[in-house]
Amino acid sequence: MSSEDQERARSRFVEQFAMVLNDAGMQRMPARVFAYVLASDAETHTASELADGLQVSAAAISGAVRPLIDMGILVRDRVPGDRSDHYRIYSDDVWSTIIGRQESMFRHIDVLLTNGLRALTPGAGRRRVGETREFYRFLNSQVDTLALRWRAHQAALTTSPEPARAASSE
Amino acid sequence: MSSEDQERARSRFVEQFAMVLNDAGMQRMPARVFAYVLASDAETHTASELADGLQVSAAAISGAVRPLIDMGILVRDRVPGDRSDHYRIYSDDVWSTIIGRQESMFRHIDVLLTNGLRALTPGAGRRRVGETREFYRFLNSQVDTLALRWRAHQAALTTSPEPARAASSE
DNA sequence: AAGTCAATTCACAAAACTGTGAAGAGTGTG
DNA sequence: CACACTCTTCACAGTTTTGTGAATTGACTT
Repeated sequence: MSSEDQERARSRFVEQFAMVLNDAGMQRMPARVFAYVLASDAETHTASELADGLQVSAAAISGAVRPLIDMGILVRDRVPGDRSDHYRIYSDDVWSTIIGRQESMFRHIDVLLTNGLRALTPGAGRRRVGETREFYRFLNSQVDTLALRWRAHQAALTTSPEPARAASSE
Repeated sequence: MSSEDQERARSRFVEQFAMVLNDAGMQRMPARVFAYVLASDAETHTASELADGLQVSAAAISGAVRPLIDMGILVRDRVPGDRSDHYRIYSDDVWSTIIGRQESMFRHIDVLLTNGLRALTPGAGRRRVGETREFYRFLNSQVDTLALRWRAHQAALTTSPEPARAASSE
């Protein structure tokens, strides 16, 4: 397989995975940037590398990178003697980071549902809203322990490598 | 508090919660319909009730209701002697239903990531994609048991009612 | 079988979003 | 201190999405 083919394959994967993230609620450009950084071998990327690799303008990169930084997924590094920003994935354990950032969303939802309960009069609707709040609280508690369980799961994997499943082109 | 005030409060809540669902990836109109049905006291709703309550045309309701039915959240009932459709929440335990519908998404993601792994050459990017697949598989396994745990949690609550927390306007 | 009412489909208008090019701001270099 | 280079901001154009009104389809009633 030629090197160009390999890059094409990588790019196709990046676009597909970005689409998945997009469907899951992430904006298109942030999703593309994230997928690109995730699937690239380089540890850091300049804005122009990203613009080049994703075939968009520098302006689009600038806009896409901000939310990713806000989310704590990317960090911006500055290298002395180089005017360009260098972006890299914040933690080697990206997914733990992402799990951890859900807190404020749950807080917001809880406030909203609690206010709803205060405003609604007794009845079936109010009962369902109460159940909804209970569900989100339950979900929150589950997510709290998810990062822990994920790290434990990873540790277990590295100790005893995974048994082959599906495509084992390892 | 007047009855109109109460309805206004309910409507405000419906719109806010629909926004939350919207942010979580649900389309605007399906989210509004779902929030409306959830928070209303009536057990069933005709299309025109929904159109009236949400201030949109019948056409918009028609479009919004289909995905909800596909998702298995709403069902359409037909009452003899009445030409209109009656929509209601499929299960008294909505959230279990919603959790259960995630399967096909995970299957799709797994295929995509597996193909990605096949196409990528060894390196840091491929390693991260492998970790991503492992993460989604982990998440899938967690979601599988989530509905079970949620029902257990509910059962525990009804046995020993929840200790007051935040706004306990019960 | 004809009539009546409700749901759906379709073409279209309005609104929101996305990414661009150009201009401007900030920062480090010679 | 002026230059060089990069990032950012902004107004805009193209595209997509969203909801409407009108016409069609479908179903129950008499």
